[in-house]
Amino acid sequence: MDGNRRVRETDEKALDNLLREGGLAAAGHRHVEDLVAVKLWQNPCWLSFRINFLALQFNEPIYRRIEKEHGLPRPEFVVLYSLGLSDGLTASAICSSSGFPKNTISRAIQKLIDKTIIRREVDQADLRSFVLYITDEGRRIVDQAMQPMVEREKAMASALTPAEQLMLSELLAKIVVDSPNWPLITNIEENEE
Amino acid sequence: MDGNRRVRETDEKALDNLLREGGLAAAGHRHVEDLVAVKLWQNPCWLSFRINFLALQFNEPIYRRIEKEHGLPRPEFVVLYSLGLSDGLTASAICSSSGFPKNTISRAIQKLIDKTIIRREVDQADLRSFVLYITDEGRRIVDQAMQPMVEREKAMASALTPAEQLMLSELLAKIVVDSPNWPLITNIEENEE
DNA sequence: AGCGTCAAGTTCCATACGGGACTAAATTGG
DNA sequence: CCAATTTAGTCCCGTATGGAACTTGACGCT
Repeated sequence: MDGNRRVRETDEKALDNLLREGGLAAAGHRHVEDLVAVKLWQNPCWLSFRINFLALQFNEPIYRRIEKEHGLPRPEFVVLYSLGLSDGLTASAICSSSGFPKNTISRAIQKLIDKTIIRREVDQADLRSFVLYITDEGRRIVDQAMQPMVEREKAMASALTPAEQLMLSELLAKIVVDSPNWPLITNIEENEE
Repeated sequence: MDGNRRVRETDEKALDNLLREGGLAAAGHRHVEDLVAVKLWQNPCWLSFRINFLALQFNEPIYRRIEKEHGLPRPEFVVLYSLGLSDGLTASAICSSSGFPKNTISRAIQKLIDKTIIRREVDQADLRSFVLYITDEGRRIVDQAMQPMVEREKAMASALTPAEQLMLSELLAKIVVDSPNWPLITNIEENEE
């Protein structure tokens, strides 16, 4: 639009603008809600907004449905989902890969055991911890609950060509893999004492 | 690893595998937690996992910090952030762009008004709704609270080259723009009555 | 104009959530 | 080999959250 305004700016600023306006040219003519448009194209936090927005749009209806259909609230489903991918996990593994606090996961596990969707054995190697296994019942449920998720994924990805999807997959994976290196957030204004 | 297994599979399956393993070759040698690795590379929902994971990793520490430093819990900050980007919004606009339910946003608005961080006027065009404005105080706060967010964004993006960042920005934007077209989630197993 | 429907916000309320203290087992190390 | 520290998981409890019902104003229709 007003490319001139940018000429004098530093390279860094120019890059920032490029980034935040990424996709504007390609997608700008299609209609999005006003505020969404602002948050997309005039937002210093282009990346986190896009990611958060997509996470939200994706999750909300899916978890609502899983809750309705299978009576599993999100934390419980997260546990089941994790075990579905890799049976024989421990609670803390699920915590750290899912980001839920351990008491929430603990509760979810209890509920799932009550419903005989998962099963638990003390880890003989470490008597503090339990190893969790999915039951047949549980397997049936994940497999079924997974379908709409996969479909929704496909729908979400369908805005892109297969080549673009592959690109996206790689870019996101790179960031995920790098995430342990992100600087810790220091609570600066911590008034000590 | 075992590329042979894939030869007989349908094209679609092959694509799925490519997608979910996107970035494995490039990033696979670096260390990630076991379960994260599984969720990355052996997950039918590669896209939603990656997005959710990143959203979580990004948000949790940032919102914790903003809460600590400025006493603003997430919904309040979301309101402020929205007004910071585009002053003179209405509550419902904030709802739909942020995904928070309207009562949560309503509460947040009240709190912010009490703290004189924002200000509210009845919309003369529609007496049901209010137009919200950020105060000078509020402006100061967003500007300050924004900094760590932007930094964290940069940290998150720094796993990619500028060219890759631009690519990512465009790809995500495309998906966001397309999101209104995603199929509605129908609660199939709704036992009527 | 008058009635039914719809949309913006607010209020009520049950509850899911997460911080923090706690128990018990493992690990470290002097 | 016995403290001291760390780690797995649970429990307690105050609070934020979000569904649902409600209020009030706008809008459509005959």
